[in-house]
Amino acid sequence: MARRPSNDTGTRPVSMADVARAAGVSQQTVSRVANGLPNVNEQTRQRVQAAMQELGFRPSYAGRSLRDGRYHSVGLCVNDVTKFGNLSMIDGIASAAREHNCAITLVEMSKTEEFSLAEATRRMAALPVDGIIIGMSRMAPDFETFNPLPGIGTVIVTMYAHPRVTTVDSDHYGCSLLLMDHLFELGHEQIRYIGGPSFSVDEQFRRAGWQDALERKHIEPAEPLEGDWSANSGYEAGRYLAENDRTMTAIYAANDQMANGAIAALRDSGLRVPEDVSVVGVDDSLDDFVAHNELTTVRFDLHQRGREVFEHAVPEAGTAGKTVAIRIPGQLIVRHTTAAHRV
Amino acid sequence: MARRPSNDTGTRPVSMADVARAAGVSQQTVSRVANGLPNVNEQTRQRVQAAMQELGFRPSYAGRSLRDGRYHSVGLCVNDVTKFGNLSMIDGIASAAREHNCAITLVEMSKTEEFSLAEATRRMAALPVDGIIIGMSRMAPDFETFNPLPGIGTVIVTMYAHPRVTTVDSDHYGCSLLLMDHLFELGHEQIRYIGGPSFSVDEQFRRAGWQDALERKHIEPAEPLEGDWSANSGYEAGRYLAENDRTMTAIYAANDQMANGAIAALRDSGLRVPEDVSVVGVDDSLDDFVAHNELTTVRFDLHQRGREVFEHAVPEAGTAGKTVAIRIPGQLIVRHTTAAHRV
DNA sequence: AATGGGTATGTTAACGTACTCATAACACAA
DNA sequence: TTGTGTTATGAGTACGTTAACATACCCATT
Repeated sequence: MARRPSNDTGTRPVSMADVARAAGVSQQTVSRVANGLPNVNEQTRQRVQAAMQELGFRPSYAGRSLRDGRYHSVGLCVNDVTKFGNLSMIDGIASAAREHNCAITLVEMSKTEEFSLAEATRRMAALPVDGIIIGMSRMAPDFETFNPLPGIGTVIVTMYAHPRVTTVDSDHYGCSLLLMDHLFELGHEQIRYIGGPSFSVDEQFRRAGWQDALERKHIEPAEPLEGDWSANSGYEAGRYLAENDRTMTAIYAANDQMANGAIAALRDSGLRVPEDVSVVGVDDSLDDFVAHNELTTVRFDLHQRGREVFEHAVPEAGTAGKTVAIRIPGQLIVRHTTAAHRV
Repeated sequence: MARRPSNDTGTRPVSMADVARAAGVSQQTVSRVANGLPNVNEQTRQRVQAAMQELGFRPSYAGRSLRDGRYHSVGLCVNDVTKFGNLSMIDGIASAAREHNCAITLVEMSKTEEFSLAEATRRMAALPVDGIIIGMSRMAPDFETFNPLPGIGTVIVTMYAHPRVTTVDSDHYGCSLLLMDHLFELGHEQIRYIGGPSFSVDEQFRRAGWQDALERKHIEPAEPLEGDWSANSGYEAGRYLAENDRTMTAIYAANDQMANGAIAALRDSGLRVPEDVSVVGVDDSLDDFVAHNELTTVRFDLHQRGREVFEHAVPEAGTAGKTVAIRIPGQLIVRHTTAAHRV
């Protein structure tokens, strides 16, 4: 590891001491000017600022952090930046972080392999972070046994509750109930389910909500189908259902992309949406990609989730954290892919 | 700013000195154990590791950085995390950063207002970063006059070249030439353009490519239309063209989302794609959202761009940077929304 | 027994910052 | 003149780490 030269001839960054020497004041006075403290003679201040400008002074983050014991950054660990769930998490947290004048230190773990919470924590803890946020979009192998590092706020974004760690997530179970109630009110009972990959935590809870809603009404759930969140997988599932299930009157696809694919498949099979089959999705993510988006869906307040996550990871002094499990409800958006079941 | 208590009764983080005291060794030995250096007696090593475990030691990033003069993180400044261009930038850079065992320090500036490069640089420079990357998706007011901070690598992701800063981007001009050549080969000449918002740098270059390609063939470009990148804006533009331009045989939409909207509009207007009108887009972004994506488009290698960006922002020792302007070519993906123009 | 070379460990210094305290200069009232 | 308070500035210190150097010990070879 190359070391910077410690004399003035090299390319070592400019420190307050360098500025002080140039301006003929003490290092402490430079500190005062840099931080805009009041008790500095106007003339001195200008001389120091000129020296800063001249030398290209930039305050050392390391020195400041070492002194203050704070980093003004929150660590975020995800497996794949581009997945809708993770992306919206980053967006929400970025917005909350900005409100607190805080940066985000982002680490992307393996896109494909699962990772342990212990490993993620260890890795994040070596970075300049005041709190740690881990996106657990698939079940970690050590979730049950995991112990958060003492002395640093830790939040896991997931639907599973944990006895020793605060977890926050959109309510991926409740969204199913919202949609199912909507379909029940329209008279539907034979409601098929197209889910995401079964290792996905979101999938597990959305599916559980679908199943519980049916069972609560004493309807036997038909076999759920498994997609991969993509429109193509939704298309295939929709095609299969159109050709094999004459009793189905509605489809619940676990995200909008698959719902969009399913709608295309139904129409290709000669079925009308919503007249013959109603379709619902989750996420409200189609607007940018599809003209005249008509899909009934659930929208989550991702910014609120970001705020909750952030504020539990970096608690204000005094708000020191009891372990909680926060579920942020979604909002039903009724558009035109659902209609009353005609008896 | 609350200060940590410096005695052992408080909640000050555990330092190497604390571990050393507990294990009855010097602090330097703890450092050796923490860094896995060889010259430590096995028995001592175990005693130290036990003490670390016991006390919950986590190495101080600030102390280490102050000592090393490196942060092992690269700063990334964007205006809106969720925009396709920025998202793909984050993804590409995250992947390159991981290869270098490096984190990303992400700062989101205002989503809507423009920001100056000087402001972005000042803000990033106060963070733990070994290099600065700024996504300039719209022209910064101080682009011409901007001077990068000496002593820290700076890269701007944009198509504009700069005399004092390395800029890297996907070739948003060249992609237009690829698409136009493809359409020319199919016999199209009346090629209308649906662009993004005119403040967008990507838009400016994609549009310039379209215009230059036509003028090179001595074809007078018809008035370009302006959308907002969304499928709905593409739909509106497509509808307008279908109703008002009988001579048009092809549409170049500046991204896939608008292209998708335009196709829907053409079909709603009774025109067939590609038999009556060919349509092309850019980005290859539809796959997840649309089943049976048939759009002819250009795909960019975003990971390569990420690598280029990263490696110019954090140059290896010795590769010290001359200012360059790197344009990474896209790849034409021919699907089924383009066909030969029937005379 | 003396020398030399390896191994394990300790000591010192430096990185840049900002808090605390001390000091100096000055104004003003008693 | 002396005392009191205000303002500007400097000196000293601690934050946690690691490179460089120093020491102490053991074992093998002269």
